[in-house]
Amino acid sequence: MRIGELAARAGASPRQVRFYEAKGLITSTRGPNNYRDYSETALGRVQQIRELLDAGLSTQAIRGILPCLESPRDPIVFEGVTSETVAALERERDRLTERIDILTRNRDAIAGYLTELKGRATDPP
Amino acid sequence: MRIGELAARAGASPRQVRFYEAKGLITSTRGPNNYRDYSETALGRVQQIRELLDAGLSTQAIRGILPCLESPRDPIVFEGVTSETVAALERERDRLTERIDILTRNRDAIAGYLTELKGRATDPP
DNA sequence: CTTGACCTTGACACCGGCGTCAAGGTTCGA
DNA sequence: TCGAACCTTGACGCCGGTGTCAAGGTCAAG
Repeated sequence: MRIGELAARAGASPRQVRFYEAKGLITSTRGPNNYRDYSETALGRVQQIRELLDAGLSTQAIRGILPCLESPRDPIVFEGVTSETVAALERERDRLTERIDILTRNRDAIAGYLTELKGRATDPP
Repeated sequence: MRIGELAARAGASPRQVRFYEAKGLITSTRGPNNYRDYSETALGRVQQIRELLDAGLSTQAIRGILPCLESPRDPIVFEGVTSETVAALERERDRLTERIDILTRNRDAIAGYLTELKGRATDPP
């Protein structure tokens, strides 16, 4: 798959795709014409990258957790997994949990405010 | 409270505090010497702003949901609340929920990967 | 009164994620 | 064969959130 098709199917721009590749988030092979060629799995990767970027993560953070996001990871990678890697992943997981907690707290605050508003709006008219 | 103390107590830099004020996230009064003077509640505000920024939200998004985050909001503001405002808040709430879902999915993926790793590491030694 | 610590506004610069345009190479159909 | 549509790399610029430094004003302690 070429970059245009990949970008279109992933809902991104070619510029973004090249950017992600430059950051090491995806890879491509090159034909004799020097055109990038992307595998089908790259499509899911780009979609996931878009999701995470929209959710406020940086490319560095995404790069750190990408090994976990391989969909058909029947051949799990054990070879290069050091205790360093595991520790980094655990830190990343905890950072995500913290983020989730903060967002949840604030969303609930909004929701509570909204229900208070509605309660008063319909109570004494 | 002056800007230095506020910044120090909120774990931020004066530069950041001024930036948040310029964006309309906090307010200050001015004495005759033109120094900014912050109320005690501004401290909590700045801490909350820092949290939300670290969680990946923009100052615009934060500005939109700040009305809900007044801690002692016994005198709830009904006056300027149009159906427009309510709709905007509901959209913001839904956007937060979406973000939370994405982050949760990915955190769980990391956690699953980690448990798989640990399972194999301790199973057949 | 002077010194040092704080405040003011303003400017310049950085970084990350991206748009956009330029100058060229490749492919494909009319 | 030639133009359109795609690709390449490279550069410049924008925006949001910050660091930093400059050139001044204010204030309290010595």
